[in-house]
Amino acid sequence: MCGRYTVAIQAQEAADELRAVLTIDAIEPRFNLAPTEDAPIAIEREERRIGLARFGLVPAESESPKAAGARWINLRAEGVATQRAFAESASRRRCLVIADGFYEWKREGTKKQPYHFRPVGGGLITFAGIWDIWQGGVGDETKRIPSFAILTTKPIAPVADIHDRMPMIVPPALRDRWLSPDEQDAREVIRAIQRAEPVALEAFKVSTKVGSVANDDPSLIVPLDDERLR
DNA sequence: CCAGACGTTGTT
DNA sequence: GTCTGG
DNA sequence: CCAGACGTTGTT
DNA sequence: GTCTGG
Repeated sequence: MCGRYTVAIQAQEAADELRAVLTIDAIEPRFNLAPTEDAPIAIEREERRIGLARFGLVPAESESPKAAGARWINLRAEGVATQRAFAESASRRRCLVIADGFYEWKREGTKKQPYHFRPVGGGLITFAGIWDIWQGGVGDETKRIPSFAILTTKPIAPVADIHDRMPMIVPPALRDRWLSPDEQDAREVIRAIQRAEPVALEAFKVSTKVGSVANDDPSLIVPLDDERLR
């Protein structure tokens, strides 16, 4: 599963790599991005844009963002396209979640050991996501809250040693297809991603400080030892 | 996702 | 033990 | 026809 | 938004 991740890349770098237009000035470097916080995503409408949305899907028909809470931070890629509450988003509102790594916790008895995963060689990775806009309030109090969920899938090495789910990573070659509004059958693209050569990852054991969302600095991704999972 | 807060009753 | 907040 | 439910994840 | 129940 994926409830915490990192994104510390230049906005312009992301825009160039994704061939997207920026609607934000910068991407704030984050080393412990958590549910309910705003995060950069790329979507495609008339043009491809990078903007901010809340991590944790708030379906449009939700009573409130508070009611949705952090319930839908992740959705199983296997079923999302056919579940009635999410099918519409999966078909027409897919997004790329911009990141450079993610955390998973390994349960060792009563202890929980966090690991940081990142692409070998570093750089940008994109998670498959779906998004929606929740609107509420009346008159001048009206609010418009974009939000997203990260799709999850069965883990590949080295995640499989640590946890039994992982975020679905869209390889660079399939990003266009994932975002394309013309591709309305989400199942097809998901299958294509799962057939594709996976993005190679490496991982290191990191400090349990990452557990607390109050901590958010580069020390969180510093390896605790030399052991490098691949 | 994890961490941390929450938690009663009656009475004045 | 469960809910809430980030 | 309308109203109301639906929908996650993980873990044991 | 879509499906199900009545």
